[in-house]
Amino acid sequence: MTPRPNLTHIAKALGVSVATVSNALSGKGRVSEEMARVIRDKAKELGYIPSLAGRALSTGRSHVLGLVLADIGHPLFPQFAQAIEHAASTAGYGVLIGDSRGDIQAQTRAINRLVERGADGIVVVPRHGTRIADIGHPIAVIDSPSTPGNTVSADHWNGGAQIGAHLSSLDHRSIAIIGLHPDSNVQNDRVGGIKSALPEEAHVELLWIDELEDKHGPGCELGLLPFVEKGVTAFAAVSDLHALRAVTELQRRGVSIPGDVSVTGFDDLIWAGVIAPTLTTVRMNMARIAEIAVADLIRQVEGAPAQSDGQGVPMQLIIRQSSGPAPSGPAGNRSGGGPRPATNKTNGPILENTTREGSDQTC
Amino acid sequence: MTPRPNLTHIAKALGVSVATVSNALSGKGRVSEEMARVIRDKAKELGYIPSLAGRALSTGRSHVLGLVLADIGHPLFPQFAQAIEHAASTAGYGVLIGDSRGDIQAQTRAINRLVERGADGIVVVPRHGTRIADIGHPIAVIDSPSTPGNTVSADHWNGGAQIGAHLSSLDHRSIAIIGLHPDSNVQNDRVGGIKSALPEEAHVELLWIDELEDKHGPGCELGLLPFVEKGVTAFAAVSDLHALRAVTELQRRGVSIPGDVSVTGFDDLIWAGVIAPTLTTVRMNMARIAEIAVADLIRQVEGAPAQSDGQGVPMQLIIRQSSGPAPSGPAGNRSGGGPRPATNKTNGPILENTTREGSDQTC
DNA sequence: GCATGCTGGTTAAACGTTTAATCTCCTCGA
DNA sequence: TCGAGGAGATTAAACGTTTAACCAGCATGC
Repeated sequence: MTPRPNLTHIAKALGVSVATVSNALSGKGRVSEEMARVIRDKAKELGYIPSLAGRALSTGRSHVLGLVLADIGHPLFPQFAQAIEHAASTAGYGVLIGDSRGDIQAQTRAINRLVERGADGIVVVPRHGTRIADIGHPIAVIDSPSTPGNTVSADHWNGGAQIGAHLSSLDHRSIAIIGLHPDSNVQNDRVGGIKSALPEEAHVELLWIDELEDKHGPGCELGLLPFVEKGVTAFAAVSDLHALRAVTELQRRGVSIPGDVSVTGFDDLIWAGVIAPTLTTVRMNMARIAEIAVADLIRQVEGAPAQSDGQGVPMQLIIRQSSGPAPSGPAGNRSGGGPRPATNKTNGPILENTTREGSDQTC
Repeated sequence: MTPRPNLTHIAKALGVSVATVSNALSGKGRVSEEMARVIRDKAKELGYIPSLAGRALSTGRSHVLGLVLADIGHPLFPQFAQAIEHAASTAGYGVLIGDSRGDIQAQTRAINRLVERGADGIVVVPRHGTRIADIGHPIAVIDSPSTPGNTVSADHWNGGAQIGAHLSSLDHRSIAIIGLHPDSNVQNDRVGGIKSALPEEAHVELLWIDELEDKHGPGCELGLLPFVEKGVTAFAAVSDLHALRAVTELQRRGVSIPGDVSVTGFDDLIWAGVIAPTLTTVRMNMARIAEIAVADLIRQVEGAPAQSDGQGVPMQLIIRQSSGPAPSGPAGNRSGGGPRPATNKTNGPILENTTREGSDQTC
């Protein structure tokens, strides 16, 4: 089998110098249009593929980006990886993954390993509560607009506000918000956003799963039934994973969704569209976020300073079956302080699955 | 800021040649033990990190592996990525990800892109029904023992058999198996395994979700209630995602799990342990699979031939709340053809969440 | 008719590593 | 005393690319 062709092969075959070939293919030096054409043709004919190693050695750029997700086990990882890979590869970069196995220390180690491996820059989705040390290398942080040093991220607050507005417009006035951990900026933003869009008179309770699990062990029930009995008509979870937990727990206790209570999530994870009832949620614009992060990274690689603190990309509300009007129970169906419009930098919500609760159609 | 130190710096600082330094650090040439020590110390002192680019150019090896998952959006991807990354990085390799966006054509393109990027070898988890063309480069295929060209994978048949044996031991005699697509070797293995461990007199039905969705649109209900009415007491899904779908659909229709029917899944996906009821499932030994795949790849990179067709790594049954004894209904509780033991190459099942159905404990 | 400047190209060095070939002592055996 | 051989180091080439510096023609302006 023949070794893969390089600049020298092309140059020899055409009787020109390697420099000319290099210039012609990169379009940089001074080469006649005619010569350039001939060279390009020959390159294609021979199936020339530039050696990244050679180029890297010469330029000092590997054209590889590192991707470090604090919690690689997170169900959102595939979406991130896919979006970053796409954005990077469009820009001519490869993506090297680094794993920190959920460990905070390991996060820094993972970043370092990638740098040592020659990554030109790193995309980090940090573990909540972590501050990324300045590594002396281009870095893009995707966390939350309220995290200092954040480069770009979804506008979680705004996403929360859309959920809040949605529930509010359905006349829910007693709402429980389910979060995992109060240290996470992302989650706090989401919670804050939800609250911000509810009328002042609304009653809000907060549940942190980590606290419950510390007490009762991982995978424990959340004990949502008492809340329902106390009049809560909607559970707004800060992630679809928790929403799922809520949905199954409630259904198991015989609570009808969305007949008795509504449940909403966050992130549009894989199961959101296939469970029964399908889940109302809010989705990040991953593609856009990845584009911005990668673009900023590449700017940095080329010498520009890091982006000033980070834009928030609007989220997209997706209304499915799990949210419906609050039951007109004892709490009354007052119509004061009606639905607030979501902040205006968002698109309208997507309405999916028009099949409503109670329809008995099979599929 | 100082440029990162290289062999020349060390050599100069010590008044020796670069070759000696290289030899000392790699332990290859002939260097006195004393000299080697001095060089290693100096290298550490200067914080020397070898340039992968230089090494790659010189040796023709990039020490990077490519990972291409046909369906990068699959919830199993994080586990794969994590395991492969760990195995590779332990062996001194980095992992470059390639995305095929679920498209079969793109799968080959993705593989090629990674090869062009200089990956020494590729790990592929192909889309069902795909045959990986010989790419002229080291490749490791993780699919199913019954796929020709498979390098290593979980023993899906055995996993199915464990599920089958488990259900059988709980006296289920009318079982519906839920799959996605009949073209997948993995799924067929799982289905076959389940059937193989059921007594001959058991009644088995097969449901393919893709066929249902073709008819009724994506995200449609599966219409499981009629099965229950016909006497089915257990639904064995070929993935936790489908199991989840079944659980929510059944619960919504007021069917109690595992009181009325049992539901089992596959893969121990993220939600399996936190939904209510927690899901009985079967888990791959990802770490082991990744190790074998990476080891084989490295052997190939070093010139050895590809592994002969692939070993199956045993799966691990995890018994949780969603499976229980068949209700002693009209079908009777015959105790003939009792529980078959699972095939003997497996460990015993893991029993989690001893809290049983009906316990009202909050968490 | 000659300095000037542009065009299209070449030469050569550089990036950091590995490795085959070579060179210099030194010791040992005959 | 001399050749052989081995230990410990050096020299130099090679990997494939980029890029600064240089050079030969050729038209231009005066």
